[in-house]
Amino acid sequence: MPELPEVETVRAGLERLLPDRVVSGVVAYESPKSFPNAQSDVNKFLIGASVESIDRRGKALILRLNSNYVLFIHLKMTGQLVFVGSERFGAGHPNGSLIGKLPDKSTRVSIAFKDGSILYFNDQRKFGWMKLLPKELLEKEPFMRSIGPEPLEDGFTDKEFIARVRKRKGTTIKAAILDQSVLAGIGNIYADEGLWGAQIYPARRVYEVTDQELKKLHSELIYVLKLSIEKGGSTNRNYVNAEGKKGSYMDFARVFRREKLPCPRCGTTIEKIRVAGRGTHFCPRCQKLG
DNA sequence: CACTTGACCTGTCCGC
DNA sequence: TGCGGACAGGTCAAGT
Repeated sequence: MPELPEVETVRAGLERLLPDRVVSGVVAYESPKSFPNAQSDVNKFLIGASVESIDRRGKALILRLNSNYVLFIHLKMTGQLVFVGSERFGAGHPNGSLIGKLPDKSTRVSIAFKDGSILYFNDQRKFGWMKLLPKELLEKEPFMRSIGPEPLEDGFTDKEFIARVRKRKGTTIKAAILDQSVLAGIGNIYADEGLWGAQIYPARRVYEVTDQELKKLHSELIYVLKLSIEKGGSTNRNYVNAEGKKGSYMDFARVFRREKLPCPRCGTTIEKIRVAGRGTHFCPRCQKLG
């Protein structure tokens, strides 16, 4: 589900909610798939610990604990991290209305805190995972070794964007920007939205796209990522943030899931095709082949 | 090597 | 209403 803006929204929510709460118990309903650690490590390094800070890298989250361990989390397609405040604070507490509704059949892990609040890791499709790692091993994780630069970081220039995309010269422009080693955090929604903004047909080969077009694509991607963070991300199906709330970017989407509707730029009917193995939305008039 | 496809899962939607 | 098939925000491994 979540791409960079959704994961960033979850990160910001957890950063408000988690610090200073001490873990009192952990239940893994789907181990080892969703949470591979042995119970003995959970007891030693997670129970009794608290979260000091939360970072995001691409679509992954890093919860830094005061035990020299980190909780490394990838939500993949349908993962959610939902915080539910303690019932002793009543329904006014964050997600108080969910008390009694979780865990449910999609709950893979629940992490309880001493104050009675609980963080649920729900994941319908079980592709996502969380794992406890000693902090010095984090950078050795295959995901961390291969992930490209953060598109919203200040030093990431047009020049670097173009150079990195051009390394994938034989593939389609959509496949290139979906490649997490080219840049971090773009997924199917923002790939389609950015390509519409830059007026590039998604199935064009990278070698057919000009530097001028790539420069435009870079700025359009930054625009949609920032806009979406402002809107709390996209809820296409089941994404919710740490407070259980949906994002509203889909109300602003120009092509994604808008097949058969008019292009907001030229009025032509938006089409849906398959590119890079993914459903791909585009305007056949303003996203030209070259 | 570069690139594409299938697998991992559950749930929903669409056509018959 | 039931059933089969395609598809869904991502990433790997295996295939060409």
